[in-house]
Amino acid sequence: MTNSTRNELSFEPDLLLINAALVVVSGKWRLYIILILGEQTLRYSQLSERLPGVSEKVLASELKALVGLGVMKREAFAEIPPRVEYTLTERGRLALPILRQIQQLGQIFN
Amino acid sequence: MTNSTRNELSFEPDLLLINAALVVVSGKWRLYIILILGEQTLRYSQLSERLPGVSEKVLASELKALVGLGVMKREAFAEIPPRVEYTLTERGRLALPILRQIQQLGQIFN
DNA sequence: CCGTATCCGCTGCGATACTG
DNA sequence: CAGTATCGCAGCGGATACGG
Repeated sequence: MTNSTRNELSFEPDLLLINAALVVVSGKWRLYIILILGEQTLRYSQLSERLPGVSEKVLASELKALVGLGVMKREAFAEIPPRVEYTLTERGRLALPILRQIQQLGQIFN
Repeated sequence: MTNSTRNELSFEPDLLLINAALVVVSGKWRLYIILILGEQTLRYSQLSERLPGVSEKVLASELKALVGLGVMKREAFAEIPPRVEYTLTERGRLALPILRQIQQLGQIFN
């Protein structure tokens, strides 16, 4: 776009962007939870099964946070027994390719 | 590649890879520090200038951690006054494109 | 100039038990 | 089934002062 006065190969990374991204990814389980969900729709219990090692409290609070961040959406059905389904939002699906690349990062530093 | 027996769109993310990646990126400043350095070689004081808000202790310990992780390397020159330079390793440069994409992630969730 | 030494508050993460 | 409630601790990140 505008031909800036920037001199050479140095570009200033935007701290705000970085922090916004880190919020989505950070924490021991957040990224893992998103990748497990992927393009599927899963119930709470299904997520729980596929996330061994994540305690109930942590899973519940992480899911709530991710919903709040607009990564995934939560649908509750007023049935007996109760059913709650989680699905990535459009933003979440948009982010998926990048999130999968973060795994590749792990391969570089294994 | 090999036609696997996997049924549909679900693939299992590798938790170990994810954690290896998160170590490089996590923390309030680690990713920012790497992106600031980029392809340049910078002295400690130059890094410090470009990282307003990062305390000396945190910067020093983060740099040490990043060197330990193999992201960047540290060269100390026995001069007066002392000079220390930081440069990304090959792994670090390899990781750069992905790290920059993480910023893009921030744009999705701004 | 380039760090280390101390001290310390906050919150991320976990175990366990309980509820609509 | 799908979560809260409660308790607890370890470690990150920060302020400040000092050292080779």
